Amino acid sequence: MKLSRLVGQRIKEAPRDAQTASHIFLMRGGYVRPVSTGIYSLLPLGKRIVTKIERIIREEMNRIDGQEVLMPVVLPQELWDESGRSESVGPELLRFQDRNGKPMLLGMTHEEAVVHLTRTEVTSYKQLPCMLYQLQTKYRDEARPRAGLIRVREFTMKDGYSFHTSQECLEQYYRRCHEAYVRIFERVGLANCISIESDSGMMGGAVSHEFMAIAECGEDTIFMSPDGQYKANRDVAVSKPVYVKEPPLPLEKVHTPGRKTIEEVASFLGVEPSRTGKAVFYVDPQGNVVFVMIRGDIEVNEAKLRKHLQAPELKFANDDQIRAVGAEPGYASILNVDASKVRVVVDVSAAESSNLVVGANEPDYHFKNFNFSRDAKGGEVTDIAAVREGDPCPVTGAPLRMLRGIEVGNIFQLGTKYTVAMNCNYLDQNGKSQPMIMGCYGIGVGRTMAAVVEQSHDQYGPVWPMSIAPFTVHLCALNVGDANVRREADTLYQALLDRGVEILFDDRSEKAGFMFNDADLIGAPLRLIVSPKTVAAGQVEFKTRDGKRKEMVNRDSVVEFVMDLLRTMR
RNA sequence: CGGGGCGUAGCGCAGCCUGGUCAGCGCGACUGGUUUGGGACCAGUAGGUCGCGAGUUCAAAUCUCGCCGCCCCGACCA
Repeated sequence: MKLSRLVGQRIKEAPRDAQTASHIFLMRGGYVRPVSTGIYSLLPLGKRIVTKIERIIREEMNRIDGQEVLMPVVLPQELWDESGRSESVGPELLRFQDRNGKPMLLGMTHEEAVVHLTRTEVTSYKQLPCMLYQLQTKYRDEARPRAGLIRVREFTMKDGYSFHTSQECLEQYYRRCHEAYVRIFERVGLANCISIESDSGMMGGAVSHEFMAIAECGEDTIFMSPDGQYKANRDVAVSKPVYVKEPPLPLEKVHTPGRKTIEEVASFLGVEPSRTGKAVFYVDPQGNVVFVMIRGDIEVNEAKLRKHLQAPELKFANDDQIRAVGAEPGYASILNVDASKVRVVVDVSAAESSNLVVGANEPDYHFKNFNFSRDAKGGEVTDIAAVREGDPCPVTGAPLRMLRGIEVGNIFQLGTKYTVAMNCNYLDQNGKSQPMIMGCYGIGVGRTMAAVVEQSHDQYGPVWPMSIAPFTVHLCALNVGDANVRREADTLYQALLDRGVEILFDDRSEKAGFMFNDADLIGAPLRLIVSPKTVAAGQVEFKTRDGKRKEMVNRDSVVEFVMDLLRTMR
């Protein structure tokens, strides 16, 4: 490919709305262009990268017996009525009608479609297990697309679905798929990608993992012990805090005029916030108030609370709703609150700590020496604490580190949620009909490309790994007006093309600096430079994009030199 | 959906407060010439319903109202 022919302008200045490295460089390098919020076109450079990522994914999926299929983007809503998801999924599902008024939707994931396929094609235990996957466009009407390709509305996803006759078989396959994912992310060059356990429990003991590319701009927060033994998404992370345990002292009412916040009360009484208990009030979608108590210095993790309550959405209660359950805003506690009248959820931190300062449920008064087991009238004790950086790891006790990550893939043991709802059954050895047991496995392709840039770039542009680079060799001809340079560069270009090398030849009559900057934005791992100086010396200059190597190579051996490198740098 | 910011040439911006030589600058593109090792120089050219719509006014990019789009933070996210 000659750079003079390549469609996709490199631009000198970053678009104003691009903030993250991947967004800036994918725009500046001419890899992608926005069409609408969260909707992008891929230019030739971007498409080449995506194609390479997809090839790696295909190889690894095929290696674990996956079979590639292609299901429609446009699906009839009736299929989603069967699974119940047209009810349960909100506005992120884009719905519309066809010309006959038939309700249709754009697939955001393809469980229904794959079950539709499998329930007729696969009917016997002899055909199981099997795994189908596709690389297909997904559409999600995201509330807030952001950071270029990190969070978009339309995107290509590899989604795979496995079907099994037993939980054991699913788990075994799940482990194989996990290994395949590790290989995929290694091969695409994500140096720092970890799998973390996510959300187990809500869906009846279902297990799932998220693959997180560590990056500052990531949307997910991960807690990890220094040795990596423990790692978890913030939504499910737990820590092992130390609770102050001492003999219970008698309750003592104290005057705390105008002191409403934990900071005010703690400093007024001269105690640490960790020796207080605070009350937080939520309202569930049915309008029920939930009375939450947690140690004063710890925040409530709303995701954990929602899961515990099985409530899809929670809002903070207002003062009237708080008073209605017998508490006084600013001075609230579960002391004297009847847990049979209002739902009381107590975090372990508050239940296990001794002699806490808590509200008196009347203005301007608190109590000292609250002890849950002695003073509370019931309440569900569970872990709803938000983990903080530095909290002790639940496994090792070492201070937890907080990291940000981009979720590039996830795998999930779905079970029979869809197969039961949609009658996806097989006949077992006894001729009995059984629902298939299902797993699903996703990878965001464009997001993976963006994550690689986040992890592999310098101030000038992306440093693509050999495995997914749009071109492996970038040839610059400095001063192509010079007939010798022109001839030598043309010859070298043709020789490498003939060897099947993916080479980009900058044949433009530009200044050196201009060409080098474009080359940096394109990020090919290997660079060759032909100039009047190198021609005179009978050599070609060689550099790697990562700056680790730079040397002069004899003109006659440069083709073999490059071929050797391409073989070893795979 | 809540909070904040922004819409002027392909990109980055100035002009708006104080209405009137106000359709401008830099980059990019095109033509010609000089250049050629880290985003060169000279001369010239093309490119804009100043986001859209109402209103105020002799006069609106500029003031008022409404709408739309985009970005950031939060909420939400199979």
